[in-house]
Amino acid sequence: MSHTTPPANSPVPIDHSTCLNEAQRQAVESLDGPVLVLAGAGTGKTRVLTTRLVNILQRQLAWPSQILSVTFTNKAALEMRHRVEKLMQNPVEGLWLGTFHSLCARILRRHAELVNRTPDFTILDTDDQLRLIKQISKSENIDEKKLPPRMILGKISRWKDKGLAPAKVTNVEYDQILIVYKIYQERLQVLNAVDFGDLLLLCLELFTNHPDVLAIYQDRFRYVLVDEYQDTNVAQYLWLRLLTQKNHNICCVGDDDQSIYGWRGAEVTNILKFEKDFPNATVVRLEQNYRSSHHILGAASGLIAHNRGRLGKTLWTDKKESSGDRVHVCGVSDGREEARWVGDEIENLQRHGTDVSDVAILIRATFQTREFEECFIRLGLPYRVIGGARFYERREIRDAMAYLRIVAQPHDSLAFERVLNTPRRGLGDSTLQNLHVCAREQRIPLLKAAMQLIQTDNVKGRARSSLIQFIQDIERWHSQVLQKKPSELLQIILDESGYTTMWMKDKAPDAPGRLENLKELVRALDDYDSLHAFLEHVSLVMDNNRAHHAGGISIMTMHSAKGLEFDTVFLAGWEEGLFPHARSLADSANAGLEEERRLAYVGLTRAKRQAYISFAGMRHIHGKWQTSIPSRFLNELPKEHTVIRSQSFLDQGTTHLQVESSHGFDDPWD
DNA sequence: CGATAGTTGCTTTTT
DNA sequence: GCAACTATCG
Repeated sequence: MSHTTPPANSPVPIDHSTCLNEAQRQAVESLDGPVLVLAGAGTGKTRVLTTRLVNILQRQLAWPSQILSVTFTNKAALEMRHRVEKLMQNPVEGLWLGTFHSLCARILRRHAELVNRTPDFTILDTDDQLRLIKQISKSENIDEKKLPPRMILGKISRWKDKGLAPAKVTNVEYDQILIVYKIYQERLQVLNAVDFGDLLLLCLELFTNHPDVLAIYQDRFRYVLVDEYQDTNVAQYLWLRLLTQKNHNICCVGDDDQSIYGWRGAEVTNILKFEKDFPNATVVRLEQNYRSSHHILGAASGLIAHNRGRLGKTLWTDKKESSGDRVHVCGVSDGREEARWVGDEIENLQRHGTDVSDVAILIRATFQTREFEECFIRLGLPYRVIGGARFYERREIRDAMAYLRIVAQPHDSLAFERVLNTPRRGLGDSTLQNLHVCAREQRIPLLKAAMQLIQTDNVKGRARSSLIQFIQDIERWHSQVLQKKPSELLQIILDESGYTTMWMKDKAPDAPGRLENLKELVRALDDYDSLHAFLEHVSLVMDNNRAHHAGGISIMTMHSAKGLEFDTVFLAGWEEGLFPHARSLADSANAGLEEERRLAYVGLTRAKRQAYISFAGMRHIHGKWQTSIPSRFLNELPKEHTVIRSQSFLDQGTTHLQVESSHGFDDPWD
C-alpha cells in the first residue's frame, strides 16, 4: 500500500478508506448518538475527529456555533481549525473550538455574576495561588514544615479536578487542608479571581445551580467532540455529561495506553466506562498504525504489554520489516557525552539529507534540555526548546505582568501586592500589613484601601509620600489603557515606575538578560490591540510560540510531545530514577510505574522512521555527580526490535551488555 | 526599611 | 546550582 501519513501541519483531504472500515466509517459519519473512538498511537484519531466535524459542517446539520470541540492544548485547537478551514475551503466563523479551560472561561465571563464575580475576573497562575495559600497558612498558624503550601495547593487542585467544592469534601483525614480550602475560595471571591481548577468547577456549579443557563448551552451545542479523552478529569467528565444530556451527540477519541496525566487528576476510568455513561454508544476500534516503522511499533508494543490494567490493543502495520531500522540503544558515560553523541548522530543524518526539523529529542524532565542546548550551540545546530523554561514564569516578566494587571484591573490585589515595593520605594512589610488590615475590614481591594489610608494619618513620613506617588502613577497609567497601544503603555510603566532603572543598576550577572526579556515582552505585546486580550491570552495559553516558526531540532518533554510526530526521535536519559522517575515510583503501588511506562510508549511512538534511546552512567544533578543504572524499560524492549550500540568509553569492555542481556543492562561502572 | 550574607531545599511531568 | 527565604546590622 502506498499510504503515507501527511505531516501534522499540512492538511490533506481525508482518505476514509485508509483509516476506517465501512462499518466504522458509518458509525463516525452517522452523527447520531454517542461515539467512542478507541485507538492506538498513530492511527489517525484526530483525523477521524476532524472528519466528523467537517461532515457536520458539510451536511449543514448545525451552524458552526452549534458545535463544541475540545482539544487538549490551544495549539491543537489552532491546528484543528486550520485543517477544518482547509477542508471547507472557507473560514469557519463561530465554531467553539478550544481547551476545556478556555471554553469554560468563555462561558463564565458571560455569567460571571451568577458565580459571584464580575466579567473581568482575573485568572491566577500557580505563583499567585501559592502566595495566597502561604498567607492563609500563616494566619491559620499551620506549620509549613509539616504541611508545605505546595502540598496544600496540590490537594486543593485534586479536589477541584474531581469537581469537589469545599462543602462537598467528605475526607476528614485532611481537615486542616479543608479549612485552608474554604478560606482560599472565599479569598478568591473577594479578589474577583479564579484559579485554573475554578474555571471548570465554577462552570460546573453554574450548570448545576442554574438549569436555565445549562439549557442554553445544551441547545446551543448540538454536537460535542473531544480529543485525548483519556486525559480528562472527573470535573471535565461531569461537565461533558451535563452538556450532552439533551442531544447525546458526543464523540470522543482516546487511547488508554497514552494516559499520562494521572498526576494532574486525569482519570483513565472515564474512557473505560464510556459505554456505561453514554448508553447506546458506538465504539470504534482502530488498530492499524500508519505512522511508525515495523521495528518501532514492535518495540513500543512489547514495552506497553508489560502493563496490566489496559484495554489491550494489538497495533499492526502493513509496513515491511525492511522499511526501517531497529531501535538503537546506546550507553554513554554522562549527560555531556549523551548530548555529544546525539549531536554527532544528527550531523550524520544531516549529511545524508535529513532535514533537522524532522528530528526531536524527547526528555523526561526539563533540566535535561541544558546539556543539549550547550552542545548544539557549540556545534552550530539549529534547535528550539518547546515548553521548557517558561518565559512567563521569569521573575521580571511576572513583575511586568503584575504592573499590567493592576493597571488594567485596579481591583487585582495580588498584582498590587507584588509591585507595591518593586522596585523598592520604602513600602515594606509594616505598610503592607496596614493595608491588609484596612482592606480586610472593609472587604475592599488593596488599592482602594491604600487610597483611603492616605486620607487618614495612619501612614506617615516617607511611606506616605511614596504611597501617594504610587497611587497617582497607577491612576495615570490606568487612564492611558484605552489611549495607548499596549506595548507603548508597558514601556511607559516600566520607565516611569523605575523598574527598568532597577535592573540597570543591578550588578548581578543576569540583569542584562532580564532587561532583554523585558524588551521581548514589549515586542510580544505589539501583536495585541487590547491589554485585556493580552492578559487573557497569557493566563490561558501561556505557551511561548516565539520560536514556533523557526525550524530546527525540537527539544521537549515527552509530555509535551503528545500528539506530535517526527521522522527521527532521540529518547534521552533512560536511567532508573530519572525514567522511570523516582518520585513516580514512591506512591500507589505500581500505578506510578505503569504511567511512566505509558509515557515511554508515547515517546517511542512519536517516531515515524527511526528511534534512538540513550542512557548515561553518571549524571550531574543538584551540583553533585550521581551514578545511575539503565532503565528497566530497556529490558522490556523486545530484543528482535532493538540493536545495542556502544560509545567511546564503553568500547573496550562493554559488549557484555549484549552477552548478559538476560540479566538486563548492567551499571557500566560495575 | 533595606542591603547583605548565609541557609535551605529542591525539580517530574502542564491546562 | 540556583532561587527563594532568613537573620542581622546599619
